[in-house]
Amino acid sequence: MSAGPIFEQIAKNVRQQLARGDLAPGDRLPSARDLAATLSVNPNTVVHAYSLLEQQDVIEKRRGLGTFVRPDAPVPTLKNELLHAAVTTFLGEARQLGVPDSQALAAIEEGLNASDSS
Amino acid sequence: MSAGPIFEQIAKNVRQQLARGDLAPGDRLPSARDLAATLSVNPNTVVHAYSLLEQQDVIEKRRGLGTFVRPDAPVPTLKNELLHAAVTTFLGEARQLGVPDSQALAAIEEGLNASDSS
DNA sequence: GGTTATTTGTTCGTATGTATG
DNA sequence: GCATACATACGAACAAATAAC
Repeated sequence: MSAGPIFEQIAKNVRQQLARGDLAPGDRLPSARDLAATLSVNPNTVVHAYSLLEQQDVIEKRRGLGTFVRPDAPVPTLKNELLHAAVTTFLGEARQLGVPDSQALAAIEEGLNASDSS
Repeated sequence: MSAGPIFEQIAKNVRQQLARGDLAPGDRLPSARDLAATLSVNPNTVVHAYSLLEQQDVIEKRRGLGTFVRPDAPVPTLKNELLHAAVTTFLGEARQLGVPDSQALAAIEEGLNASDSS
């Protein structure tokens, strides 16, 4: 399948953790080496992902201390942005397939029931 | 954004055309040169995409004639498979964000209304 | 206070994959 | 099919900040 470069996936995962509250402004992220070991990738790939997030003003690096979520990170808007992006991607896919909106919605509901516990 | 390599995007687009009936088994695909000109990419990139589809038994190349959709291409199941994949991806994203199912569904409905003509 | 050792980020070079001509 | 340029991923060595002794 391949959902893009590894370093972008790592960066996205950090944003998702922020969005759902597993990570908060001021929190320290795992060191590049530790996270690389956990994910079984090269430390430099994690560094690349962190650099991308730093460039986007989401995190900041402190030499010798670690990497931290910036205190002014726009957490509240993150969840809505990411969810909206996911919706747009899905609807785009459905239309590329020529699937009517009603059928696309039905497919979502079916998918919910398929993995629901209620 | 970047949704992966160009040659994979081209291959995916062909599968989508098959799924929605714009392309049928036996149909001839545009020549690599023509499609490359249309997409403003290198002809070799299109050749690469076609080779990928040929390797996956979706199309076949006929020397001197062009590239054709294989007569035994599994068209009927393609649409459902691709739609199901899109649903799975979206629901996965929503859960990664910690978004409740009800809210995910609401976001889809909202997205539909936002770009609806009815 | 100074030295060492650990933890951390930083930078270099190399190999593979992608896109181009 | 080949040669070139760029992006990605990998590996090893480097420099800065910290804590312990």
